[in-house]
Amino acid sequence: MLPPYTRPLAPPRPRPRPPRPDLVTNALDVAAVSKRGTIAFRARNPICVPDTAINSVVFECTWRGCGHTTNSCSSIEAHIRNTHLGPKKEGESDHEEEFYYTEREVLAPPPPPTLSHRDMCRPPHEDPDYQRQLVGSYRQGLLSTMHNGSARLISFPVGHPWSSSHSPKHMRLSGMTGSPGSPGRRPRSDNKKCRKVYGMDQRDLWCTQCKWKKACTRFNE
DNA sequence: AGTGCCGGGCC
DNA sequence: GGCCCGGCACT
Ligand SMILES: [Zn+2]
Repeated sequence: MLPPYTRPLAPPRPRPRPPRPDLVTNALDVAAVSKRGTIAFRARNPICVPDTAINSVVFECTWRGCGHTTNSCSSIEAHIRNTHLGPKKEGESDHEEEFYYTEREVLAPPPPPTLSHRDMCRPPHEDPDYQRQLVGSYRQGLLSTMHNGSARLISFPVGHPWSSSHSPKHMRLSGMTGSPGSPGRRPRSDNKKCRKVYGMDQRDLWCTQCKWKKACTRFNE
C-alpha cells in the first residue's frame, strides 16, 4: 500500500542503529607510561628563520622508499603500523613504531589542498596515486632513492612484503586478513572530513562522496 | 561511540 | 550514471 522507496524530504536524520554484539576488542594493552619520551631531538633549534615563514613540524616515515609525513605523532605511528609493520599482535607491547619515523621541521608544508577536480569516485586500486604508493612499498629494498611526499597507503593486498626479511628489524608475519584479489582498505587519513566538520544535521553541506559514504574528496589531499 | 569508506544495492 | 545503506576497519 505504501510507496516502495520514498523518503521524507529533508528532516534531520537521527537514525541511531542498534550496535552489533559481535564486535569485540581486546583490552590487553600496556599503559605505555611515556609515549616516545626518549627522543629528545630538536632541542636545539639552529634554523634561523625570522618570522616570515611558518615552520611547522612534521613526522616523517623513515621506512625505505616511504617518505610519508604527517603532523601528529599518533598518525605517523598508525601509518607505520598499518603499512609497514602489519597488524599489531595482542601480547606485544613494545612501541616499535618509534623506530621508523623522525620528527623534523619544514618551512612550507604545501598546505594548499589540491584544488584540482579530483571529485571522482574511483576504487582505490585504480587511483594512480594509490598505485604509486603500493609499488613504492612493495619494492621496499629494491629501490634506493625514492622520494614520496604523498599521503596514504594501505595494508598490502595479499603479498607479503614484511615476511621477506626486508624490514629493518623484526618481521611481523601473520595471517593478514584479506581474500586473494582484494585490494585492501585504505587507512583513514587524519583530516577531518565533511561529516565531522559539518555534522549530521548539515548533511547537505557535505561533499558528494561523503554523502554517499564514499572516500571524501574535499578534505583529503 | 563515532567516523571513514568499500562493496553492493536500487533507480 | 546518481543515490543510498550495510557492514566493517579503524580511532
Ligand atoms: Zn567530504
